[in-house]
Amino acid sequence: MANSTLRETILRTAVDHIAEHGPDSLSFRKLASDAGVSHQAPYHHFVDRRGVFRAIALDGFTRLGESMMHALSSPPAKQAEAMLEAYVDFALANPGHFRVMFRRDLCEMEDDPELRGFADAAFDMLVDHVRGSLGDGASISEIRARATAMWSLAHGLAMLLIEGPLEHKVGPITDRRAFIRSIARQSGLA
Amino acid sequence: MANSTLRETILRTAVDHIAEHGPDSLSFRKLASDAGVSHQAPYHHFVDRRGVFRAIALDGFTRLGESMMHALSSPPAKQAEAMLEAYVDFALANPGHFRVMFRRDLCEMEDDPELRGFADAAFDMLVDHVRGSLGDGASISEIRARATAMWSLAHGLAMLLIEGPLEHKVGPITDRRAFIRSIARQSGLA
DNA sequence: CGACCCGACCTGACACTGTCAAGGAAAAAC
DNA sequence: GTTTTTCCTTGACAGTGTCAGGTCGGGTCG
Repeated sequence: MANSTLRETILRTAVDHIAEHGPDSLSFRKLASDAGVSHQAPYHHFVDRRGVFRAIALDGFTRLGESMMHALSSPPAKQAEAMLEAYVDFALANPGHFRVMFRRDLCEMEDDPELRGFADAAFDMLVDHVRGSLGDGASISEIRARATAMWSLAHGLAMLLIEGPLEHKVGPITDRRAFIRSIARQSGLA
Repeated sequence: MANSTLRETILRTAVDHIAEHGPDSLSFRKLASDAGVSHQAPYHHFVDRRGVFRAIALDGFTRLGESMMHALSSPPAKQAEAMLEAYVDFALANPGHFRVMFRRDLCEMEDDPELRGFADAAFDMLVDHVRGSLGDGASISEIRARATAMWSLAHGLAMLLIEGPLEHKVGPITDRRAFIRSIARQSGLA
């Protein structure tokens, strides 16, 4: 534990725990004792237990935004698929973050402009893609519907994969890229 | 509280709490005291705190299965849309159940054949629909991909609606039926 | 009838949780 | 050199899930 800062150490171990056991069993005190400090030390870096979740969500949305921005630079023909893949890949690579980001009881966006800003940024990547792919003739409601459909598809797929039920039903997924491509093709969104 | 049984009372108030405040802050003890019994009384009806979640999930999957079975009796042309709508409607009408059903840290299916059975039953409705809609020429992998796509779309939409981010981004949804139809049309799934 | 059991509940205790309060050491600012 | 600020400490509190051990009424059975 030649740690950088206590804050980072705690965030890292918290994310690891959430990825393995979910957010509910996360103990603020255990986090502290695992880091070798007193049970009150973390309070200096996070106002609350929920402050940890907020920090994790913030980190998650920035990373997700970066991934989707990267996907936005794919050739137009493959952009939709790249978008979908970026979203799902992020979720599978960072389940600890992903679980927290979309749980309103853990981090509420309503009264948190900063968090909402980062979340909006990621969503706007999707809207940008849709606008480009539909062309100038598309109406706003059409763009919004398509963006929502893509978001829902990606989000549902990621969620079902992380929480397990999908893989349990269709069997283990060996080639994720091919799997996502087949889903995208079936859904008509890519 | 001219209660039917303590078990039902507890399940009902638990679901209500989860729908409002999420599953994490659910207190076994408070559940008991709210029902006017000692803090150990619920243990006679549920082995664990998680036993409550298990019971909720079981109830949820049976109800979801019934809703989807009902949707399966729609005319073929409208079946896919009805399926999607049934799923989303169920989630919005029973957020307390829905939140629990797909959280592996609250109720794990792996070593619970009964729970898995009810979950499988609901999914099989979807597969039945897809098989019927694609016709006899469809390959198994094609059926599976389409069913997965539909499930993901419905699940993601439900999740995003329940947890809030979607409505926050596209504004309040006045006509849910029309909204779902526009999503379904944008994805080629209905 | 009495003995017995069993389901439904209670009281008591345990370790553990998040959080308020107060302090302390050491570095930084003035 | 004194004050302030940063980072961490110990101590206490109510609230939590759960193990262990009652109590008490209603049924079964000899």
